[in-house]
Amino acid sequence: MAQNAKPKYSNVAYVILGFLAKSEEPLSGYDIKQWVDNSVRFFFAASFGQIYPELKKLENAGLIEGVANATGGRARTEYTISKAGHDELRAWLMQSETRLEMRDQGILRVFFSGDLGKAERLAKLKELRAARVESYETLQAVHAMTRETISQMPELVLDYGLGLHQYVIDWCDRAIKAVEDQ
Amino acid sequence: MAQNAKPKYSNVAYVILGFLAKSEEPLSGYDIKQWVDNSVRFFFAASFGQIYPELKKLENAGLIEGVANATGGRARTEYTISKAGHDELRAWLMQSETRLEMRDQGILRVFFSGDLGKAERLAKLKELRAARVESYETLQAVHAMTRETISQMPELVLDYGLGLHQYVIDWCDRAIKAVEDQ
DNA sequence: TCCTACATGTAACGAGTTACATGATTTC
DNA sequence: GAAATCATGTAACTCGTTACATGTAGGA
Repeated sequence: MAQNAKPKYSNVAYVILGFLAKSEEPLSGYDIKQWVDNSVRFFFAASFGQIYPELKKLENAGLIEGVANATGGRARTEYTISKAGHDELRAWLMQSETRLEMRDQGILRVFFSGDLGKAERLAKLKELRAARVESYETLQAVHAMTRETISQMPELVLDYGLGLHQYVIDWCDRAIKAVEDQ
Repeated sequence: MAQNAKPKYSNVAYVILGFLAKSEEPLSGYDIKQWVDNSVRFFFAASFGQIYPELKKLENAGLIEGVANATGGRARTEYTISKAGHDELRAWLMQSETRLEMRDQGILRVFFSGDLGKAERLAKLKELRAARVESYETLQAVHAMTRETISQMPELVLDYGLGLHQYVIDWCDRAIKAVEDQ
């Protein structure tokens, strides 16, 4: 369906454009970081070290517009997406790239845990499970908090994250059982 | 349970040590790359550009030992893990770090697809589903191929990958339905 | 003869994290 | 008065991919 000309901007740029397009009010870099942490973080994180330089770049390119809006002595620049920004976002959305990259240290350790004894292997699995339960609960809290403020697609995607974690937790339980019954 | 002194080597180093520990025969860099691509790739990829330099580093540190074993004029260096290597692997295995990083461009596009029309949104979801089905089938083929040669833990972990992809595919189906019924 | 697999490596680049630096405002 | 949160930014560093370079061996 879509073309795949290589994109001119980093993925973080499109995350920024995406949130600015979704938001009714203009957002600061700090706001965008909050949104990232409260929604896409589990499948696409972004740090301040990426966001702030990217905002400058997007502004220079005319895809977003920043307006200084300090509160007293506290600096704040609020950004709005431009027509050109919407076009660029749309072009990116239409691309067919669906690459999924994972770097999962927990499961990697489990994979190589043959070198450990049964007890240690079990402990590893329980550790992994606990970590994923923690993520699950964080996600769930965010989900509950933002349920009313977001529209259908993000809602579906948050469910995706929740379900994914639920699957991992269930797998841990099965693996623990399998090792125990060994 | 475990300590968390920061590890001296990159994750790729431990992947190398892990495969050398698991393997009965010595392995070349090329062999290790094959193993990575056929098992851990979906939750921990590694490229030649990482593997070869890391092999040198591990050899200099005495964690592995390389023996030249050319076939005619074709170069080949085969590596074996040393006692020190086993110890280092074990220390890494005992660490509690379970960090999971994902960068999922497909779901990111779906998340921001509110800017698109219903038809385009549906097409995006179907595209994502197709990509994940492809991964699933690759994994399944590998799984079938290696089922006999690997031991319990890797077997369980391959099931993990398969089930994870199955979950994602099922989610795509539900999301497609939700958008269609809208 | 040509293609695929075997085999090893380096260099350039891009992506991303972390630590650091600085300071204001609000809440307890 | 202290701590948390708001707010912006840079620099150093690590990590990882991709492209390039080079060549052999074996099978169609």
